[in-house]
Amino acid sequence: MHKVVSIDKGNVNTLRLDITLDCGQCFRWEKNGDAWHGVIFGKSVTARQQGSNIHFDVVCEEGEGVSEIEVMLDDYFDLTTDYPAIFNEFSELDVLRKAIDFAPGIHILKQQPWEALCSFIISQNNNIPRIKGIISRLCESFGVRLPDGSYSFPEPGVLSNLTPDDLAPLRSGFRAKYIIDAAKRVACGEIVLDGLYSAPLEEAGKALQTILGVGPKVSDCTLLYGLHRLECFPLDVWMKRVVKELLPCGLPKHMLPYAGIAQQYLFHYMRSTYGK
DNA sequence: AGCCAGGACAAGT
DNA sequence: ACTTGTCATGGC
Repeated sequence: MHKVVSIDKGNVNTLRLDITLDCGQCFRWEKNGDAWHGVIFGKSVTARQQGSNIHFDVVCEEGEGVSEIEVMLDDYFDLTTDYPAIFNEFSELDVLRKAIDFAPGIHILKQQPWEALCSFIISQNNNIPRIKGIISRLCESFGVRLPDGSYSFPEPGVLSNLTPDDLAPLRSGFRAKYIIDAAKRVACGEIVLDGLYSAPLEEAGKALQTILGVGPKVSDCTLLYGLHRLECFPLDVWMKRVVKELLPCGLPKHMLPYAGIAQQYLFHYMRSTYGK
């Protein structure tokens, strides 16, 4: 049987769900009224924020304790990183300060590595609404149905035996064969995603890029959003615009350890203001 | 109709 | 080492 664990987090300091969950780093959270709903680590989560307080309802197994769920949430929403200290360093750069002031409250989520890899394979040469649709159909078709009727993200082992024809209902186009190759390589143990938390960054990137359809950008996104490698600075069409128009000299050296956070703020800023 | 979307890849210089 | 066409799909 299952139960619903309710958790109130009183001081989430910099985190703002409305921006964090809708700034292009994740694709499965949806907002209904004042409630965000998503599935993380195979659990259905509903979150409501009022100021610096967030109320979570998490659907759990009967034997699970509140403390481990709390650890999961702290981890996923990156509530232990000192964002104000990082903003303070960033603020010396004019554009970066503008980007942070424009939409403060973005945290870099710690998504599961496989979900991040698969999601950003689907993201290539694609737009965000359609990415969300494809991922939604992927989960409904091949994920596990949860007690509340939502679906988990399908495990690589489930996808590894499929063919592109099996994935046709997703309408993911040429990316179907990429998804399957990634699933095969992870499922058979050739690529150990959990090993990439501590592997040298360059080595981790090379390993990921042996997967069909994974180049530098998808690799960087996987490392940043799935393995919390904050040094990664994914360069997509929007970030190329940012670098060309707003950041011609790149980031100062002392910001490079958190380049990924800067990237997310600049990405959201550019996407929200471009041509407006 | 043509272009673009959180790119990658192969083939061609 | 750089440039170009191609790859599905859908919204504008």
